[in-house]
Amino acid sequence: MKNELLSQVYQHPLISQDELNRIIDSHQKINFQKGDFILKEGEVASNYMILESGLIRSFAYDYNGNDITTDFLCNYEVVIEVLSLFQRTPAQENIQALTDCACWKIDFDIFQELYHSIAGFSEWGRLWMTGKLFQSKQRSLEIITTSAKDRYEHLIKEKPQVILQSPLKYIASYLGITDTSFSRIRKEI
Amino acid sequence: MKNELLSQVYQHPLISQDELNRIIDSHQKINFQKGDFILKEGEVASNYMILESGLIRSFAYDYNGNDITTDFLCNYEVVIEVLSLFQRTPAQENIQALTDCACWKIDFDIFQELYHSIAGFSEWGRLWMTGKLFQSKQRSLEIITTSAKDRYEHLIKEKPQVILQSPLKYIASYLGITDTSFSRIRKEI
DNA sequence: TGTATTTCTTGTCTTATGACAAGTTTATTT
DNA sequence: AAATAAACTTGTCATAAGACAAGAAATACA
Repeated sequence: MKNELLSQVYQHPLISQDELNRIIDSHQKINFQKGDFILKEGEVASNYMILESGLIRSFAYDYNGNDITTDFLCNYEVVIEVLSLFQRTPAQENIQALTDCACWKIDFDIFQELYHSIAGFSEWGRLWMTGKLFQSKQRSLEIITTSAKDRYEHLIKEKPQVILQSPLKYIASYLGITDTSFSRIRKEI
Repeated sequence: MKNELLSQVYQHPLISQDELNRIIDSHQKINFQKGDFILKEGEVASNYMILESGLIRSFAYDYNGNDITTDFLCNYEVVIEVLSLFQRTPAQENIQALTDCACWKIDFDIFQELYHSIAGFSEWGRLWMTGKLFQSKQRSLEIITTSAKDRYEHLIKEKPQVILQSPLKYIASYLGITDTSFSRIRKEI
């Protein structure tokens, strides 16, 4: 399972089988229980993880102290607070398990060594960041140009697990509306 | 000027003076006139640039074909369509000069060579992407949690040049509102 | 198993923003 | 400088979403 999962995640034409094995060997199993905090605002991240199973959310607080869900993560996704990990600064976001989760963890210093010794791995990393940046910009565009209802329908298609496994209030804040409005939108559909 | 500008942009503890010089030498001067397209949707980006002077915007089209400004770039910022450049795919965004602009360009293949031969440069690149990703997430959060009026006031503080040099309709779409609503918000202030 | 707490829904009223249309001002072009 | 086009403002009315409050349902807990 570990090999299969991580081989898929780290697939890249410039990474040889040998290098891939080194990368995979650097990951360790770690589990979380529903509700566990994987990273808390203010802590400095010292690793990232590949999510094998379960659902995770990241969230931040707005000016009024409201908890706003910034992302949902599921199968095969990378669980990471990029800013904290790469800048070695206190995290601005919280990361929390919404269900029991199984993950594969890699520590920052080991990652760094691989990143600088395997050209394909740093290419992989850059491509991953590229994808994340694109997603994030798409999200801004979506918030600006579509209604909350449309965004909800889009989320249902993109990540149906979220609808099944997350408390509705977290989905509402992710969509950028109150749970009251969200309840009404759900009634319409 | 070239040295001063690029030294500042590529500042990083792991980049030696020698390496910095190699990086700087790889940039060439390029100018644009007001209105010029620097990159058009569908083209594959083959370089990126550091902006010395002038104002640039990037924009995309929404489902209804409306032109939505996704970003404003000014002094010392990196002008790039990350997805197209690193994934070698057709650009999803347009990049356009809003004023006459002076830039320093670097081609992708030269960048690649530096990226893989100078450890500090790939660190620099990762940090730059990290910052961009953070900015983008902050923007989503801002759109979700604050009013158009607050976002406008924030933009005035962050990038006052934009208010002075960009047509208002581009600012309106960046803020996520119609130019009609934007006009009313401006009247209030 | 019952109690407390959290989550979710519903009602009423308010507010920010949009849609559309008409006008005004400002740029471009020749 | 006239003609045209583009950018911006203003008016009226419609709508999506918020604020607040009360109640219902689900979940946790003791």
